Amino acid sequence: MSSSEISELVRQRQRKLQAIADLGVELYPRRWDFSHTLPQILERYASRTAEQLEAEKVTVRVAGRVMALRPHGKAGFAHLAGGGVRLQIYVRVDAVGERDFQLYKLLDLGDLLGVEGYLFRTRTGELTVHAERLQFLAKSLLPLPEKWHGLADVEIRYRQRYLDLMVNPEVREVFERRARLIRALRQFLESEGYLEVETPMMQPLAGGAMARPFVTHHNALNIDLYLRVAPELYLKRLIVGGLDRVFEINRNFRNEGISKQHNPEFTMLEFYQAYADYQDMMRLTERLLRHAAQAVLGSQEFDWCGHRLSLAEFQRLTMREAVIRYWPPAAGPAPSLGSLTQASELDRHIRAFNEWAAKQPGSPSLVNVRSDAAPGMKLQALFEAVAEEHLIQPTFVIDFPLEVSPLAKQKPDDPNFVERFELYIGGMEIANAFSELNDPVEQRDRFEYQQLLRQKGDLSAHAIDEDYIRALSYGMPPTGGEGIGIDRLAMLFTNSRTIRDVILFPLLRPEKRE
RNA sequence: GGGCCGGUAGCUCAAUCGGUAGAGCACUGCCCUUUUAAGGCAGGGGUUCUGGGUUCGAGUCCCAGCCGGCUCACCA
Repeated sequence: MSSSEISELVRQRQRKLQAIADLGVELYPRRWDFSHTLPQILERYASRTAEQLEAEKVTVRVAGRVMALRPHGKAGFAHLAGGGVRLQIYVRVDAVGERDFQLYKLLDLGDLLGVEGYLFRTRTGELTVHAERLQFLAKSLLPLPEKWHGLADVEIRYRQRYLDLMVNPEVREVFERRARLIRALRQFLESEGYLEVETPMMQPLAGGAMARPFVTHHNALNIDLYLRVAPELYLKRLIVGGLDRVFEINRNFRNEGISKQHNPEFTMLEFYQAYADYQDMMRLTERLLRHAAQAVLGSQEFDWCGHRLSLAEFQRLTMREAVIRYWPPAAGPAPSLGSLTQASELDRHIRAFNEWAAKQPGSPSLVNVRSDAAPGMKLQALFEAVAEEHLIQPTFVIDFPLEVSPLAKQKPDDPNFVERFELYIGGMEIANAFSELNDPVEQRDRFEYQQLLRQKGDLSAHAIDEDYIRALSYGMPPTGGEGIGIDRLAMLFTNSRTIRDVILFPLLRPEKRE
């Protein structure tokens, strides 16, 4: 920053910083030996009466960021913020001395301050520290956003999350809840005998999901590596190795669009359980989510974006049933179960739906799928356009088409479908799970089919992973596996309408600076 | 990447049909020893996102660009 760019407000604060130095005060001291955090003060003393406090004369040392200043001649008040709460201090010249009172008068909103004094209640009853000593801790050279509208500009909120956290208290609560959620998931899985592991984020092949990867380069080995799109294939290698229950909570990276439900890097919980199938995983998921909701919210029910969601019941629908149930009557007669497996019938349904959707106000989702795509892909595309947004209460969508599920085991009675489910809550896909395919010969066929799609230009088609086939060839037990999108779950538990509100630093285009 | 909407003081927002850029908070000075959106008096602060254009005159109209939001495409 050149001096000509420094605003008058900053210059004023620099002058005050110099004035503080002129008082003989250290500007950036090393430490402050506090006796209580601000939340501890409130916890322990909020219930004390004025008389009790006067009798006890509790001496405390606290610290916080100055968020309000109300000087009154030779005395004054301030509010310190810290730990998500505020505590008032009262400073009077005859209690702190001339030098510390001069310091008080030089404070700006945003400065960091330590205070030693005793607790009392003001005339209006507010628990307050009667200061006997002030310790300047750091200067805020830049002015804070406004005190009661807070910071509303979403771009600044995401780019300068530190400001957002300072002035918008509910933001802190969101990330505290997110942390409680992850802790609850971890606790639950550990109590079920799962081992937490970490697998590569940089992979020579980007496998385990149908998604476009980021590419990076390792100089010493002179090889390109992919940032992982999923840990799946590594976790199942561990199942082969005899780690019968494993989980990982970590970042995935997908080089695709950004939306209210998508950030290029996002946190995924994946877990695998030997000797289990997708039905077991459904039951486990219900228990896991109820446990998490109880731990984070203290309830199975919560509000989310105008809906009252309940984890008491998890509906089960096949993908085809979901299409039929949510088919808009105005688009013509609903498809039949049988018609949703035949390419020509599917094309007819897609045309009918798109014609209907194009006439709707706004711009509703259209089914967008290549005309030469496999029937299973068309069914999935139709499902997403027709049904997804209606799946507000928890719903397991089961029986996915074979063609879109290269790593899942076929249903014994219908080889066109696999033992797979996705869990939808709030119209969002929250979880994806299946009975893991463990036949190495069949797995090779599936990979080869994906290779065909890739050659036809589908950049998200799955790559062939020879070592994974080798691992399966040593024998993998029947296994249930699942991935849960932590960010989306955090959205549900924090009543957030965009994924950016539950990611501290969501990806934005970099700021242009001269 | 497409469509729609937006960008004005540090922050939150106004500005009529194209006619002198405003308010609240924040800030500066003075007064004030229990206030809390403290109060009283007096002040300062603007490249209206950037660059072009139209016009006697542009925050306002036109074009291009930058950044963001919503949405579609893509995807979880």
